[in-house]
Amino acid sequence: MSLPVRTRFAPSPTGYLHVGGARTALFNWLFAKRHGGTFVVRVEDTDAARNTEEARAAIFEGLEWLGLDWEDPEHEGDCGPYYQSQRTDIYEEWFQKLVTADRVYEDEGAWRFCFERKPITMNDLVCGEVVIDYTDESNTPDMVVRRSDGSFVFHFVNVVDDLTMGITHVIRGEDHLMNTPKHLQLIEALGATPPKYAHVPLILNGDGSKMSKRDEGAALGDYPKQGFLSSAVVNFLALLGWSPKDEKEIFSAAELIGKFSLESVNRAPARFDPEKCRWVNQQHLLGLSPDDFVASCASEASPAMLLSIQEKITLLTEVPDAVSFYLDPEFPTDPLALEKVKGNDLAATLLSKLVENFESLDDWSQAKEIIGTTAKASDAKPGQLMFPLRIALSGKAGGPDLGAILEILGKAECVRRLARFTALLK
RNA sequence: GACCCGUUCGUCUAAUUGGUUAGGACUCCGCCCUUUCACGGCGGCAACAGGGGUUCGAGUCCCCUACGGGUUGCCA
Repeated sequence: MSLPVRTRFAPSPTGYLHVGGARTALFNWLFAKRHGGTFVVRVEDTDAARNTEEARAAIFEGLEWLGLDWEDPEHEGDCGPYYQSQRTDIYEEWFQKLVTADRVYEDEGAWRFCFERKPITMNDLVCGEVVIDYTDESNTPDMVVRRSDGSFVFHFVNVVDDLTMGITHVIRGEDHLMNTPKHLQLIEALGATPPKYAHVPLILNGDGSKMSKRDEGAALGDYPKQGFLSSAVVNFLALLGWSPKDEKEIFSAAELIGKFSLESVNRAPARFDPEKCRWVNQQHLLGLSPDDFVASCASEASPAMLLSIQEKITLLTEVPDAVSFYLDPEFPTDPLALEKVKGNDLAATLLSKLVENFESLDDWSQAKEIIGTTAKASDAKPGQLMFPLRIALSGKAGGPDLGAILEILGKAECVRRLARFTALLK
């Protein structure tokens, strides 16, 4: 029988979590969960120069925000340490195996691993069978596995870690495809069984260029700041380079786990589309329960106010602006919208009649009906009154449903705002 | 340069073992619903990189070219 699935994400601390790395982590997590396995995170911090506390924190904060869970000392893992900088004893021990097997030799103080000169075949779960020929030494010189200062290089520690941590599936970026035969050779020399490999395509900018730190959408830490829901980002990232192969597009993490498979991962790199990412976010916002939506807004505004804008916003960052007119008695009026109403005599008369009708209204729940009857009494369409009324009450051309605004503001405040607006019209 | 991977609407993508009017989604544009704003519904614009084969028949298989990406470190 096959071993319990263990996948891993092995970032190096660079100060931020790249969206491509986040997606790689997500695929590893989805695959592990799909097969009832475990997702391991280990930090490749052998390059001491950029290994800072904040750099490490950025990784874990990002993964946590996405809602992933992983194995480490705090999460019942016993394959630690999970930092390469703390595993030198292990590396030393495994390095001796290469020495014993006579597969390394000294070269100017460093140690090189000598490749077997033969074609190496890999069966990638995404790319299929790929053969790299190691016969020609000039293309594939023996690689350094231990530097002259005694430290070990990436290829060696990466392989030893995967082996000792019991990793069964290595899912990583396509930039590692050409590293795989090197790793396979190392594993063979160590007398171990290699994990299965899956190389997923990279994420590019909208124009096809490589995504770097400053590009839009590159840093995962920016998403919460920009008002994205983590569930939406998970959903969007999963759809970048992978397809559930049906018409549905909006998924919860649990649904993704149920559908994920490496066979459906694409080979071609995907381009990042901020527009669609926002649409996915809007869909997730729409799908939130009232309580969850209110909680996500993290706003001073009342639940009724917030709920009135749930289907009007795309990003959470729009919330303060969308509800500000409720809270600010002296809210600003959009000049453009005001201009549209200003030259309109009909609007002015309708509004003044509406004020009278509002004032004599005992049952405020009838307010919305009154709009229609007021307009009709003057032979006008209700729409001709509703737009000016919207400007009068909110200062904006768009916003929540008028009925909701009327109800939330209440009679006195509506009448007051109407009077204020009439003054503005002059 | 060498080696590797890739190429379907502008973007994300679907297309049972070769037989489709090449499907869906985002964006944009119409229409409908709505006495307002949205949501929603319906419809439209828009793609098999190019060229050769194989085949009765190719987006699907093979080759070449072009373009894109990756790798070629005592970085990870």
